[in-house]
Amino acid sequence: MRPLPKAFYARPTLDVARDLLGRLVVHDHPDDGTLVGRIVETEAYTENDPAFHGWGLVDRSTGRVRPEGRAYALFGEPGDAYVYLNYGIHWLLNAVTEEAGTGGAVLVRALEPVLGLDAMRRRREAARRPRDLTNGPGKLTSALGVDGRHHGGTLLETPLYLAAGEPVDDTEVEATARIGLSKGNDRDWRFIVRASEFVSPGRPGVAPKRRRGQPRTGPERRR
DNA sequence: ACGAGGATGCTCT
DNA sequence: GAGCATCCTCGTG
Repeated sequence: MRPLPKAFYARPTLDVARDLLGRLVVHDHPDDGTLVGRIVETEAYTENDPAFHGWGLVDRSTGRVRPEGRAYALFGEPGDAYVYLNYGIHWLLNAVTEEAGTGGAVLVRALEPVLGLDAMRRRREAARRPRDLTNGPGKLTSALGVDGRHHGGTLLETPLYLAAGEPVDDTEVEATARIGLSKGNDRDWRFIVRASEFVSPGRPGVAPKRRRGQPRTGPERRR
Protein backbone atom coordinates (compact mmCIF):
# COMPACT_ATOMS: atom_id res chain seq x y z
CA MET A 1 0.00 0.00 0.00
CA ARG A 2 1.55 3.21 -1.21
CA PRO A 3 0.51 6.67 -0.08
CA LEU A 4 -1.46 8.90 -2.43
CA PRO A 5 0.91 11.59 -3.75
CA LYS A 6 0.90 15.24 -2.79
CA ALA A 7 -0.59 16.16 -6.18
CA PHE A 8 -3.74 14.27 -5.23
CA TYR A 9 -4.45 16.82 -2.50
CA ALA A 10 -3.28 19.92 -4.43
CA ARG A 11 -6.62 20.21 -6.23
CA PRO A 12 -10.06 21.75 -5.63
CA THR A 13 -11.32 20.52 -2.27
CA LEU A 14 -14.62 19.20 -3.63
CA ASP A 15 -12.76 17.01 -6.13
CA VAL A 16 -10.51 15.65 -3.42
CA ALA A 17 -13.46 14.91 -1.13
CA ARG A 18 -15.26 13.03 -3.89
CA ASP A 19 -12.14 11.16 -4.98
CA LEU A 20 -11.22 10.05 -1.47
CA LEU A 21 -14.17 7.64 -1.44
CA GLY A 22 -12.88 4.08 -1.74
CA ARG A 23 -9.38 5.08 -0.63
CA LEU A 24 -7.68 3.63 2.43
CA VAL A 25 -6.70 5.23 5.70
CA VAL A 26 -3.59 3.41 6.91
CA HIS A 27 -2.12 3.73 10.39
CA ASP A 28 1.07 1.81 11.07
CA HIS A 29 0.40 1.73 14.77
CA PRO A 30 3.42 1.52 17.09
CA ASP A 31 1.80 -1.20 19.23
CA ASP A 32 -1.04 -2.73 17.27
CA GLY A 33 0.33 -3.33 13.78
CA THR A 34 -1.23 -1.89 10.66
CA LEU A 35 -4.80 -0.60 10.97
CA VAL A 36 -6.68 0.04 7.76
CA GLY A 37 -10.13 1.35 6.83
CA ARG A 38 -11.80 2.11 3.50
CA ILE A 39 -13.26 5.61 3.24
CA VAL A 40 -17.03 5.63 2.62
CA GLU A 41 -17.91 9.18 3.77
CA THR A 42 -16.19 12.57 3.51
CA GLU A 43 -17.00 16.25 3.83
CA ALA A 44 -15.42 19.21 2.05
CA TYR A 45 -14.56 22.49 3.80
CA THR A 46 -13.28 25.40 1.75
CA GLU A 47 -11.95 28.89 2.29
CA ASN A 48 -15.29 30.38 1.16
CA ASP A 49 -17.35 28.41 3.63
CA PRO A 50 -18.76 29.77 6.89
CA ALA A 51 -18.33 26.33 8.49
CA PHE A 52 -14.61 26.28 7.67
CA HIS A 53 -12.42 26.55 10.77
CA GLY A 54 -10.14 28.96 8.95
CA TRP A 55 -13.04 31.22 7.95
CA GLY A 56 -12.16 33.89 10.50
CA LEU A 57 -8.52 34.03 9.45
CA VAL A 58 -9.30 35.40 5.99
CA ASP A 59 -9.57 39.17 5.57
CA ARG A 60 -12.55 39.41 3.21
CA SER A 61 -11.47 42.65 1.57
CA THR A 62 -7.80 41.89 0.89
CA GLY A 63 -7.94 38.07 0.79
CA ARG A 64 -5.00 38.03 3.17
CA VAL A 65 -4.77 35.23 5.75
CA ARG A 66 -3.76 35.89 9.36
CA PRO A 67 -1.10 33.31 10.29
CA GLU A 68 -2.49 32.61 13.75
CA GLY A 69 -4.00 29.80 15.71
CA ARG A 70 -4.75 26.16 15.22
CA ALA A 71 -6.71 26.68 12.01
CA TYR A 72 -3.76 28.20 10.16
CA ALA A 73 -2.69 24.62 9.42
CA LEU A 74 -5.61 24.53 6.99
CA PHE A 75 -3.65 26.86 4.72
CA GLY A 76 -0.55 24.66 4.84
CA GLU A 77 0.86 22.02 2.50
CA PRO A 78 -1.55 19.74 0.64
CA GLY A 79 -1.57 16.32 2.27
CA ASP A 80 -0.93 17.63 5.76
CA ALA A 81 -3.06 16.32 8.63
CA TYR A 82 -5.41 18.70 10.42
CA VAL A 83 -6.51 16.89 13.57
CA TYR A 84 -8.49 18.64 16.25
CA LEU A 85 -10.48 17.85 19.37
CA ASN A 86 -14.21 18.27 18.96
CA TYR A 87 -16.68 18.69 21.84
CA GLY A 88 -13.75 18.17 24.19
CA ILE A 89 -13.77 14.44 23.55
CA HIS A 90 -13.38 13.37 19.94
CA TRP A 91 -10.42 13.73 17.62
CA LEU A 92 -11.40 14.45 14.02
CA LEU A 93 -9.11 13.73 11.07
CA ASN A 94 -8.85 16.04 8.06
CA ALA A 95 -6.59 16.09 5.01
CA VAL A 96 -5.44 19.58 3.99
CA THR A 97 -6.18 20.37 0.34
CA GLU A 98 -5.37 22.98 -2.33
CA GLU A 99 -2.00 24.61 -2.92
CA ALA A 100 -0.22 25.98 0.15
CA GLY A 101 -1.64 29.41 0.98
CA THR A 102 -5.17 28.44 -0.06
CA GLY A 103 -7.42 27.08 2.68
CA GLY A 104 -9.25 23.79 2.41
CA ALA A 105 -9.66 20.38 4.00
CA VAL A 106 -11.55 17.12 3.74
CA LEU A 107 -12.98 15.57 6.88
CA VAL A 108 -12.92 11.78 6.94
CA ARG A 109 -16.30 10.86 8.45
CA ALA A 110 -16.64 7.09 8.13
CA LEU A 111 -14.65 3.97 7.23
CA GLU A 112 -15.28 0.34 6.47
CA PRO A 113 -12.86 -1.59 8.69
CA VAL A 114 -10.40 -3.59 6.57
CA LEU A 115 -7.42 -4.60 8.69
CA GLY A 116 -6.73 -4.70 12.43
CA LEU A 117 -10.29 -5.35 13.56
CA ASP A 118 -9.18 -6.86 16.86
CA ALA A 119 -7.28 -3.75 17.85
CA MET A 120 -10.20 -1.59 16.78
CA ARG A 121 -12.60 -3.60 18.93
CA ARG A 122 -10.28 -3.25 21.90
CA ARG A 123 -10.39 0.54 21.65
CA ARG A 124 -14.10 0.69 20.88
CA GLU A 125 -15.78 -1.47 23.48
CA ALA A 126 -19.11 0.28 22.96
CA ALA A 127 -19.26 -1.02 19.38
CA ARG A 128 -21.86 -3.79 19.13
CA ARG A 129 -21.66 -4.39 15.40
CA PRO A 130 -18.58 -4.17 13.16
CA ARG A 131 -19.91 -1.03 11.54
CA ASP A 132 -20.06 0.76 14.90
CA LEU A 133 -16.26 0.63 15.04
CA THR A 134 -15.75 3.36 12.47
CA ASN A 135 -19.09 4.82 11.29
CA GLY A 136 -18.45 8.35 12.55
CA PRO A 137 -15.59 10.84 12.52
CA GLY A 138 -14.84 10.48 16.23
CA LYS A 139 -15.27 6.73 16.20
CA LEU A 140 -12.81 6.12 13.41
CA THR A 141 -10.00 8.12 14.99
CA SER A 142 -10.57 6.25 18.22
CA ALA A 143 -10.56 2.88 16.42
CA LEU A 144 -7.37 3.68 14.50
CA GLY A 145 -5.55 5.39 17.36
CA VAL A 146 -5.39 8.76 15.63
CA ASP A 147 -5.19 11.79 17.91
CA GLY A 148 -3.59 15.20 18.44
CA ARG A 149 -0.11 13.79 18.03
CA HIS A 150 -0.84 13.50 14.32
CA HIS A 151 -1.88 17.12 13.93
CA GLY A 152 0.37 19.04 11.57
CA GLY A 153 2.12 15.91 10.33
CA THR A 154 1.99 14.67 6.76
CA LEU A 155 -0.39 12.09 5.34
CA LEU A 156 2.09 11.31 2.58
CA GLU A 157 4.09 8.69 4.47
CA THR A 158 4.04 6.26 7.38
CA PRO A 159 2.89 6.11 10.16
CA LEU A 160 -0.36 7.73 9.01
CA TYR A 161 -1.26 8.02 5.34
CA LEU A 162 -3.99 7.57 2.75
CA ALA A 163 -3.52 4.94 0.05
CA ALA A 164 -4.99 4.39 -3.40
CA GLY A 165 -7.41 1.58 -2.62
CA GLU A 166 -10.15 1.18 -5.20
CA PRO A 167 -11.79 4.35 -6.58
CA VAL A 168 -15.58 4.44 -6.48
CA ASP A 169 -17.75 4.88 -9.58
CA ASP A 170 -20.02 7.93 -9.93
CA THR A 171 -23.11 5.74 -9.87
CA GLU A 172 -22.26 4.67 -6.31
CA VAL A 173 -21.72 8.19 -4.99
CA GLU A 174 -24.29 10.49 -3.44
CA ALA A 175 -23.82 14.11 -2.33
CA THR A 176 -25.79 15.49 0.63
CA ALA A 177 -25.68 18.36 3.07
CA ARG A 178 -23.02 18.05 5.76
CA ILE A 179 -23.64 16.78 9.30
CA GLY A 180 -23.94 18.70 12.54
CA LEU A 181 -23.39 22.22 11.24
CA SER A 182 -25.15 25.39 12.29
CA LYS A 183 -23.81 27.21 9.21
CA GLY A 184 -23.24 26.14 5.63
CA ASN A 185 -26.10 23.65 5.44
CA ASP A 186 -27.07 24.95 1.99
CA ARG A 187 -24.14 23.13 0.37
CA ASP A 188 -24.18 19.46 -0.61
CA TRP A 189 -20.57 18.92 0.30
CA ARG A 190 -20.85 15.55 2.01
CA PHE A 191 -20.00 12.56 -0.15
CA ILE A 192 -21.00 8.99 0.65
CA VAL A 193 -20.87 5.54 -0.88
CA ARG A 194 -24.65 5.24 -1.01
CA ALA A 195 -24.97 1.48 -0.59
CA SER A 196 -22.43 1.16 2.23
CA GLU A 197 -23.68 0.13 5.66
CA PHE A 198 -20.58 1.79 7.12
CA VAL A 199 -21.78 5.35 6.45
CA SER A 200 -22.40 7.35 9.64
CA PRO A 201 -25.96 7.57 11.04
CA GLY A 202 -25.83 11.39 11.24
CA ARG A 203 -28.63 13.36 9.62
CA PRO A 204 -27.64 15.78 6.84
CA GLY A 205 -28.43 19.45 7.15
CA VAL A 206 -29.87 19.28 10.67
CA ALA A 207 -28.48 22.07 12.84
CA PRO A 208 -27.32 21.00 16.30
CA LYS A 209 -29.70 21.72 19.15
CA ARG A 210 -28.87 24.55 21.42
CA ARG A 211 -27.45 23.59 24.77
CA ARG A 212 -30.14 24.04 27.39
CA GLY A 213 -28.59 22.71 30.56
CA GLN A 214 -26.97 24.81 33.26
CA PRO A 215 -23.45 26.02 32.57
CA ARG A 216 -20.75 23.75 33.84
CA THR A 217 -20.07 25.65 37.01
CA GLY A 218 -20.41 24.10 40.41
CA PRO A 219 -18.71 23.37 43.71
CA GLU A 220 -17.15 20.06 42.75
CA ARG A 221 -16.03 20.91 39.23
CA ARG A 222 -12.47 19.68 38.71
CA ARG A 223 -10.29 18.36 41.49
C1' DA B 1 -36.48 3.80 15.84
C1' DC B 2 -35.77 8.10 17.81
C1' DG B 3 -35.09 11.99 21.00
C1' DA B 4 -33.07 14.13 25.14
C1' DG B 5 -29.27 15.10 27.90
C1' DG B 6 -24.63 14.84 29.65
C1' DA B 7 -19.58 14.44 29.19
C1' DT B 8 -15.50 17.07 28.11
C1' DG B 9 -11.50 20.66 26.45
C1' DC B 10 -9.87 23.89 23.31
C1' DT B 11 -10.23 28.24 20.58
C1' DC B 12 -11.69 32.60 19.91
C1' DT B 13 -14.41 36.71 21.61
C1' DG C 1 -17.99 32.43 28.53
C1' DA C 2 -19.95 30.75 24.16
C1' DG C 3 -19.75 27.55 20.77
C1' DC C 4 -18.61 23.70 18.85
C1' DA C 5 -17.38 19.33 11.83
C1' DT C 6 -19.59 13.98 18.47
C1' DC C 7 -20.78 9.83 20.99
C1' DC C 8 -23.11 7.26 24.45
C1' DT C 9 -26.87 5.91 27.54
C1' DC C 10 -31.27 5.84 28.82
C1' DG C 11 -36.02 6.83 28.25
C1' DT C 12 -40.41 6.28 25.39
C1' DG C 13 -43.11 4.14 21.39
